Amino acid sequence: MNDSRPIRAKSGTNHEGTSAHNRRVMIDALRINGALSRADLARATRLTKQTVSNIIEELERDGLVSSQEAVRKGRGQPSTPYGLVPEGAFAIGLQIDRHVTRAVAVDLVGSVLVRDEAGLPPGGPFNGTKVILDLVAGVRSKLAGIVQQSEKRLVGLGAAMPGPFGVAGSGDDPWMMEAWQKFPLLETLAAGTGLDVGLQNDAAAAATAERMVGAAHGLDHAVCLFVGYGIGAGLILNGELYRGANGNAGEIGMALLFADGKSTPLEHRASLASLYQHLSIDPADPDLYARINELALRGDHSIHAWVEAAAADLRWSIHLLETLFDPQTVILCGSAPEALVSRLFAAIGPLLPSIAERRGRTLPRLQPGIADPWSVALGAAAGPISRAFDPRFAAILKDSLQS
Amino acid sequence: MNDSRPIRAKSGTNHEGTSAHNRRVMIDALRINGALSRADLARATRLTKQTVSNIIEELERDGLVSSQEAVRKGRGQPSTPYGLVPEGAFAIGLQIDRHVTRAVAVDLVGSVLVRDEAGLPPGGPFNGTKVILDLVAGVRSKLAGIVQQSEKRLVGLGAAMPGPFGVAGSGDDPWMMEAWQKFPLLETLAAGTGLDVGLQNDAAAAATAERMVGAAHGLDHAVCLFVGYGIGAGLILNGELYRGANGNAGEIGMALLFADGKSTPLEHRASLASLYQHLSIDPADPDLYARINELALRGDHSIHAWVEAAAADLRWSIHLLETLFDPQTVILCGSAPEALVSRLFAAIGPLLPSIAERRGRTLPRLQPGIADPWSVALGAAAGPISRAFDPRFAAILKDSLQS
DNA sequence: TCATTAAGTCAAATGTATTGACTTAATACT
DNA sequence: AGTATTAAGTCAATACATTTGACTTAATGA
Repeated sequence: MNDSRPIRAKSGTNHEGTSAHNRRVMIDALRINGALSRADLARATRLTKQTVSNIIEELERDGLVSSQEAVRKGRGQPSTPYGLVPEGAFAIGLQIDRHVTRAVAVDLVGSVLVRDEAGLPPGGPFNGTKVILDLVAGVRSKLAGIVQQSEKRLVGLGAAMPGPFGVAGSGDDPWMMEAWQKFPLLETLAAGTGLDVGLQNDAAAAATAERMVGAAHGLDHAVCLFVGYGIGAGLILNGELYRGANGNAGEIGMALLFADGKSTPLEHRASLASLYQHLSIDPADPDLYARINELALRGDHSIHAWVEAAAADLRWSIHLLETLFDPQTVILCGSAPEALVSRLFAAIGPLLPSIAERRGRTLPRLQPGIADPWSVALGAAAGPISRAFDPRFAAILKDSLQS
Repeated sequence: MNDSRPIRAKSGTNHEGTSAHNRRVMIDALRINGALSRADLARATRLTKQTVSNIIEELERDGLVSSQEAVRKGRGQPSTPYGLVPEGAFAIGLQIDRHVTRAVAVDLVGSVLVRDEAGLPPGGPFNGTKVILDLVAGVRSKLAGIVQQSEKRLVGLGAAMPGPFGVAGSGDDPWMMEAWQKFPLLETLAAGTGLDVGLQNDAAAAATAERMVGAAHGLDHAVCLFVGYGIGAGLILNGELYRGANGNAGEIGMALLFADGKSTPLEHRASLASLYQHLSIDPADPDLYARINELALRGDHSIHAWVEAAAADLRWSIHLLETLFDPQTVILCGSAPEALVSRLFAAIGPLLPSIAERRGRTLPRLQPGIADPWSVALGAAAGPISRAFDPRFAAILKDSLQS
């Protein structure tokens, strides 16, 4: 009798959705092209000059854009370019890794203003929570010391940690599974900071960073192959980060390779974890990166062998990502010793033939990305900035309008 | 001096974009849930009753929805459900395959009203164009004979053929590469029919069909693994078909498997092409499907061996798709003899452990999909319907508003 | 000097969605 | 049987963001 299965539907939109979208489109245009005049913006966005004027005026009042010196270019009234104001918004990014946690504060254009890190005690989230919250609080107060009004312009806290999330059993990496998975991280961080909190995996964070300030800047279709303790792919599809149904899209580390008659996850063959095992190094060693950097620079034989093997696997991975996602470009990024990443990059070429080889290509099939230890924290911070300011379908819908 | 690099920006939107989106949201809600009252629609879409009334009135005038008998359910005025009118819109779908071309006419809800096929002469598109245009014209006129005003309600022609598109060289399938790739198919079809024409690959078409009338109905994240002459994946991501930067996303047939010390494209191991080779059958045989169906039903040993081997490869493919796309479900569909597909489906289980194994799953990880020979043509027809009526980000933007 | 070109503003108009009061029509309670 | 309650749906006025077209401003070029 009770026929009350829930009705599923997408949300509608209204004037505010329109306006929110147009604001985001303006900000996006200024981010991609640099400063533009109202007339340029009107042409590029296909809105009228008047609409652009209204929105720019509003954005200027909000401190997100500011006018620059007028530019004379031929006949007609000189144009007044408007550019993004870096201090218009800030976000905190937080990387939670196995033995360490890092936090950064970035501004609207993705510049890192504050960075700090702390060791994480063993024993999982219950012991680590205080360290993390203290680290965030420290970065936040340092930011407040550098810029005025930073607290009012803080749009959120982005957290990044290795995925996958919410998967039943099967963890052969006990770190992730047992301790953190059941811990209400988002709630704890939200309660402890009072900020809007988002969570993504390392690779997604790296992709978010590449899109804001790296090789994927202004691209609508890019895949970031991220090499860290594990390996994953961050996906920019249709101009937005793609998360999948459960936030686990791109977990290429779990893809199975067949070799020597048995199947092995890519993660066991091409990741820092596999390198540590190959070299019999303790991953908790605090000088880890320095040691590996040195070995890589000096052309150590054992590292060389790993690099060659890993590069072959990455070559296959890149081919696979090109085949399945058809991106404009693939970006190799990571959180790993820099010399190691550049050796890997060099060892990968030439790429396997794929559908990415097409007439009229302009971008390289593979590009180097950000690969310093702070890239994940940066990407974590880029998350809230992107959610708040980038054009996205979801931002138009009534169920996501805040004011 | 001439600083005129083009300015890149996304398009803005306006009232008409808002309205277009809300119309689409209504239609989508009715498609997913069946007939709904204005009040139900208002709650589900978060629009006001008044707005819903206005839009429904307009949709009813346009012949896209119609009222049904009032329903008494407890206190209050009885509600009047509105449902989609199947005859509200039509589209023609066209499959272009190696030796055959098929066309169907479908209505707004995806029912096939007319179907017809024709053999394609060898020699590529120049010889085939007339056959194809005649086939489309025939289906179109049969449709006009069945329903009134069908021409006025025809939203477009969707074509589907094997991918990939626009790839340089490397064709080991000479059929696709040499003949069709350079032929201006879209322009020829548009000129020959006067309709809006779209093009997608077989797998994408299959996914579009599954979303409209199949196992992906109402899902926002689904992957259709399509087995035909080749093999591909059709991707429904965020509720829309994902095409990639060049329309080639999902070409999993080109993914490389390592076996016996060498790498082989999946397509060479798990596709009808590989079966034909395995059985030494001529793919041009007109009774092909019937013969294979018979062999499959009688449990032929040679087919059994192929099924087992292909199933293992599909098992790996499904694991890979789950890993990279994190969909709600994977659907096995195809354009292949039905008995073969069901044997394959049965032989695939049990699936490999993956991130898809999570607490609270409701949908099966793998579901059977549409696998009759008409599925690609159906999906091709579903393309224009979807483009015209489903909620999509692009539909909001000014640069896509027609009227 | 003056026509031309382009940026940007002003004020009124337009198009959708929203608001709040109202009507209609059923069930539930007394 | 009568009345209160609940929910669907309508009406008319309002609010909000974009659009339109005329106008102003400020430069170049002939």
